[in-house]
Amino acid sequence: MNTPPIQTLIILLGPTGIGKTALSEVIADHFQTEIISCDSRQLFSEMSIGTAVPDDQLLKRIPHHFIRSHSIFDSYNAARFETDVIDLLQTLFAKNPVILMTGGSMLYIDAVCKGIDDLPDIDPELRSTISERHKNFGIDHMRAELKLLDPVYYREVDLQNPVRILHALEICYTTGRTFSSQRTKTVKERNFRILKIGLNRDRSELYDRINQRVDEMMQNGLEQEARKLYPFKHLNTLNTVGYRELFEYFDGDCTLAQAVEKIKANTRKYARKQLTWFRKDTEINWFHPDQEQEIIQFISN
RNA sequence: ACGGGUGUAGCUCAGUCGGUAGAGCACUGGUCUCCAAAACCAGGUGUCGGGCGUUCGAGUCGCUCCUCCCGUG
Repeated sequence: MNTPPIQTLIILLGPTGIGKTALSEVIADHFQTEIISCDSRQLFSEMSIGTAVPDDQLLKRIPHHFIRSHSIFDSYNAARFETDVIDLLQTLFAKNPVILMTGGSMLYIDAVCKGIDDLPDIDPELRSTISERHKNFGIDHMRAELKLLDPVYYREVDLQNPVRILHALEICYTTGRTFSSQRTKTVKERNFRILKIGLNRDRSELYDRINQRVDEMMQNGLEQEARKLYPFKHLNTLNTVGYRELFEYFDGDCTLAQAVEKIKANTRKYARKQLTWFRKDTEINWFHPDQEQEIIQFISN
């Protein structure tokens, strides 16, 4: 068996529902390695059905990392993921020169590959204070505040997008410095090789798989899982496809059937968004999920 | 069979006095260095059921055929 010359992180990526999990099992078996999940929602132990976590048999047979490892009451973000994965990789590479990371969280993948600027976590109290101000005084007020505190970023940012404006303000208030001065966008050098494998297939086929998987999630008890989380629906982590639509149903804003249709539509939309992001990444080597042998051969060369 | 209604974008529907059709969702594309399965931006994709007629001009008016629905038989 050929193995790549140096320590290699294989990244298996693609839109939701494309077939990453099945292929990750094949690749992990072939290289006798472990799997790092790169999924910003499979992290949370309370959200298993709606995030299509691999089944227990697979999780038992092949060690997986960052699956059900955190609670929805913990705060987590891409920067933490970068730190955690880079730390873990040092341990894993000591045992095996090839490690597989699989998932579709675009920002998290980039954080691992290129690094992310070192910015502080935001204190929840400050976050809610700023969010309240936005609610009470409106977006124009927040824009004016940003223009005053960080005129450079004010000129760059999408002024239509409250989330961007509010986050910049959070950083300004937390650090006492402008957000723009801390946004260096420096690409970090990694001491291992990165091999990106992208999966894609016909759009209609992908949509069929997505629709079918949502039906399966419902059969597997997604409604009950969401019902348990309903009391915490205000948490940002639960502003997630598959859960927020069911919360609308619990609120009486739509029927169950309508909620399921919305989950399907929003999942398709998410898949498109992922493809838009991945499309511009020239490092990705694209394959059809059925090309198992070709992919393994490609990795081995 | 007769009477009434209906037919416009993939779906649900709007369309004034006759002036070559528009909204939501779907769909498609894009932005994005940290709450990212989030947030934001852009794009109308059409044999107006078919045909004939009136008119300078018909989604709109008339006739006719067809579809589906309701009622009566």
